[in-house]
Amino acid sequence: MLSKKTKYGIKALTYLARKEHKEPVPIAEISKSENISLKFLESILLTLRKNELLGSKKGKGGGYYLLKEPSEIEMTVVMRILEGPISMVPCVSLNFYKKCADCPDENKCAVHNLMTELRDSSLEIFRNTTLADLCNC
Amino acid sequence: MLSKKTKYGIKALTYLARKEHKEPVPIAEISKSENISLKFLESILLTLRKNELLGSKKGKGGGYYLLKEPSEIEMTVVMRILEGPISMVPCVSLNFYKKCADCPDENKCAVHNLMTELRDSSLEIFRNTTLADLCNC
DNA sequence: GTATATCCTATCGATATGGTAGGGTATTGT
DNA sequence: ACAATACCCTACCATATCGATAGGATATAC
Repeated sequence: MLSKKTKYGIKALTYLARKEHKEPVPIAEISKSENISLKFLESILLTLRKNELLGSKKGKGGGYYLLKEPSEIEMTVVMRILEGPISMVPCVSLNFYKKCADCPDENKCAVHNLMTELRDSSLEIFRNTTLADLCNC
Repeated sequence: MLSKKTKYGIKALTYLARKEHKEPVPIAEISKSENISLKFLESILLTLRKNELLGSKKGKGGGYYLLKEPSEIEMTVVMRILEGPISMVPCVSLNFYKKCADCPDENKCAVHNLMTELRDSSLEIFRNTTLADLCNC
């Protein structure tokens, strides 16, 4: 299951991407428009900022804004920040690899091989989809 | 993340599929061979039986066995029984559909469209992979 | 009837999730 | 200067799920 954190994060990012101008957008505006709990959204945007996807400006007229062009933001990056590993098992993960305790030989493991295939296809989708693509909906 | 339930379930199924003969295999044998907690595996095989993937025989010489040929068991079926929906959000699910409360228009929802694409690619993999394929590892 | 093995229910600790609360800090407009 | 704005951070909590365990009931082979 996709966490609401990721869901809301993507929605917020597309909201920002749809804005023409580059002026900061306050959290409350996104929260109202996308029906997201203000405080929860606050924490999500914070992690996006810490991972250098968003910039922020304090004080009156402040808010959040994208640091890159929407077409330059791959969904692989977004997913890894918000949702974690792309793959469904650690023994298949590229960025979060961890060996299975119970499995003697990965190459002969049915689960491992099935999940590798799945990861590859997911990865291809996320790599070929940018924030700009998601805005044309 | 893939649940251990699903992971163990797939491992157990491939174990059964690798057996030439069609005689019942006791839980304990699978449990030892695949390093799976006996009682946990017990509950997993039970749900696989209730969903008509496995047959069982009680008493001495009893155990579990496949009801179909490995080449006739699609991974879509296995995944839906053990892991639930293939898609990562209910609003995209074919078999477990549920509308999002917050989303006014699915067709204009970035998350919805991204996840639809993801579901389709996952589905294609699971549909084109049978238990027989997983045994050749 | 006894050993074997499935079947079923209940429980439990650990962890993650989604959300809330409250205040601190920095910046801005006036 | 100062109050308003809006980000920043920590802590907490209710709920749900997960992985696992325990104990016994039921059916079968011999």
